[in-house]
Amino acid sequence: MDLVQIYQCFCDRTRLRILHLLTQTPLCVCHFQEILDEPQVKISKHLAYLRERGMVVTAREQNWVIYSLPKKRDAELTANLKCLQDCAQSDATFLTPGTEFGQGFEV
Amino acid sequence: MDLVQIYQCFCDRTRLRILHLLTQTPLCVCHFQEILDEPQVKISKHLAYLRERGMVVTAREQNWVIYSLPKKRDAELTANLKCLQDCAQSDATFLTPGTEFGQGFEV
DNA sequence: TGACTGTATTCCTATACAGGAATATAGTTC
DNA sequence: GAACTATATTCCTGTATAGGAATACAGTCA
Repeated sequence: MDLVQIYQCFCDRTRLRILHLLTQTPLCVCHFQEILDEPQVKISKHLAYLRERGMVVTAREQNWVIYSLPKKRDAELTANLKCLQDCAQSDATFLTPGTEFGQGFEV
Repeated sequence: MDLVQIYQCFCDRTRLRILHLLTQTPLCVCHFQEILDEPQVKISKHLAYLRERGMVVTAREQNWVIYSLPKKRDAELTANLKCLQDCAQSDATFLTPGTEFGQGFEV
């Protein structure tokens, strides 16, 4: 994965919010829908975008598909996810009012 | 400047190379052309893109227009430029063969 | 097997760029 | 002010992708 591709994944608000959530816990599609308050298509398509580029991995768990960050990440992705977390403190993008998101999945 | 916009500026290879150079020294358009070996239009348009978004500032110096990073940067931009610099060590995007870029401008 | 839940995909439209060719503009020098 | 250098802009075309509506697909459970 090269740097430009990382930034291409980061450059959409919905994807950025998805990735930020994933730095905290794995989640299934319906949880993203609830937390981000966005329609299913939108979430699913952005997840597909990220999956195709190796930014997230999936695991089927009964009816649900659990998305998580890959366990093995190269240095560049690690560094940028860290930077994203630092920035997320202060950026309005990551305000998800009324949700202190529930329990995540253990994967 | 919000985070998404920073990543939008970062998500093109040419812009990323431009920004990386600027973390080292201010430069005029013709120097970008030489170092990056790209046509004038291309450089000029990406610089305009960055300028419109406040990622770079300009100063006229005789015939030349000198581009540099803004002196005052908010925390998010600072963090991401730092991360970019760290990553640049290992990413092929930043190999500029045959150029150990010459003297920069003092601004 | 049929109904149901959760997720993915297809089809469509609109928009944002990327990049090149040609041209315009600004400052300098003679 | 005419030629020159450095840079910006306009016009064009092609491509990527965002987002929604509708539909398809996969797994579960009665």
